[in-house]
Amino acid sequence: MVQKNADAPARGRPRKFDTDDVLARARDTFWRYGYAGTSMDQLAAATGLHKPSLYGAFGDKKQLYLAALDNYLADIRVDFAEALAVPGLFDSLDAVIEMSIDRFLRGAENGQGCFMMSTAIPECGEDPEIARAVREAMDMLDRAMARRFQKAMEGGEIADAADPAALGSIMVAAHYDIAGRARAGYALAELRALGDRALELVRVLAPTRN
Amino acid sequence: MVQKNADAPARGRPRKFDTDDVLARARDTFWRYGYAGTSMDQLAAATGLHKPSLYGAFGDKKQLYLAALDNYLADIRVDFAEALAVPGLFDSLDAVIEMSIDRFLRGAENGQGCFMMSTAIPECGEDPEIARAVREAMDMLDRAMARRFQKAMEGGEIADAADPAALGSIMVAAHYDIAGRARAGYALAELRALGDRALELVRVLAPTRN
DNA sequence: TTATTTATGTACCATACCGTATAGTACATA
DNA sequence: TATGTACTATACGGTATGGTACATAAATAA
Repeated sequence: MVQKNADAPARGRPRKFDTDDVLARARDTFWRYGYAGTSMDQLAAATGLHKPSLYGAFGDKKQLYLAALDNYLADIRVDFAEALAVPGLFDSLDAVIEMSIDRFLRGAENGQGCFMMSTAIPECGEDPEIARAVREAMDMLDRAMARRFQKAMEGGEIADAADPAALGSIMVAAHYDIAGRARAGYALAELRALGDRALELVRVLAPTRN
Repeated sequence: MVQKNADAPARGRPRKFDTDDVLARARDTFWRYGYAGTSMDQLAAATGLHKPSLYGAFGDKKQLYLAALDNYLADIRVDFAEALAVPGLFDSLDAVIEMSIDRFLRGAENGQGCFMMSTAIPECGEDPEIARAVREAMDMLDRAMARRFQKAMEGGEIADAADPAALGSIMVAAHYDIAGRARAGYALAELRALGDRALELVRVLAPTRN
């Protein structure tokens, strides 16, 4: 993306802004208003840059959005990795739910819900590039979740015959369910109840399955 | 909304278009491009009406959208009611999944995914009226699903101690999961596999729970 | 110094947007 | 026939849109 080789001495006039910072602000703006609902003027105002700087740094609106999406996915990937690295399986799943809900409600009024669901999903109707990015992100979450159950199986935490992918799908489906409801304005307690319900399902199923 | 009292003899020149028909076409256009991504000119072209007629009949863009959302929700409510009316619990749940997937993939290229998720969810960030409509629709689905399990419990199909709401949440979460993936371009077989997985979960849980 | 490179601001362009005004027409009741 | 309503068709108004030209500023390279 943006060439930022630390060793390359930077030829011309240096940037006055930090790319990640700008990206984060742009992401929050898209988050709130959606992709089509966000104008470049809004983005310029939100980032503090002038439009030519935005265009110079990112190309056009869609490329800026894709960069913001990448930024979001990279962030959430880290969050998931951390939560899934928690030792006990159920502590780990609990951390996942907690992290998701926290992310979906972050900033109270601005940027509720899941960035991907709220801004990328609608665009999938007409933009195959965005659709592909969404599928990849979803696949990645599926795999990460299944791996966690696999690990728990290998570690003897759950029955040997358990199906890691099926168990993972409970968590993933709950994740998207909670994401949508967070956007629609459901209260924290309601979201948490949904998460607890999913955890309970896993708890009942994991050791007994076949 | 649109005054269409059948008993009122309709004073002036009658409408040449059918409101539901126009609404369905508008809905499909919103479905494909999203709310913010759809212009009134597109809607006029899609419905065959001229803009003044659209404004005259529906008010403005947002009211037209809300009418289209109502139209969609009414349709899907009927579909759910039919599927949930199928006698056997598991036949009924199977019908629900089948119906959802069919709806999400209907029209191949146009209008993939769930209309509400693809067009209303993004707007929830800034529009409390739409957010409320989404919450109501979600609540309704929750209740309808729980009622079906309740009925199965009372009919002796599943264990008496089962939690209808918890079982329902499996189906509902799977529904939203499938909705998002349909929009992102997952293949029919993949969606069906997710549905089957949810059904299997219910099958394992329903009779054994507590 | 001077040239080169890149970023920054201001102003701007062409187009698209939502919504409406206008002007005439068709169909109903009174 | 008179009147009220809703249609068709076109054009427009004011603004917002995505994107850019242009002059200037700040850094490095020669």
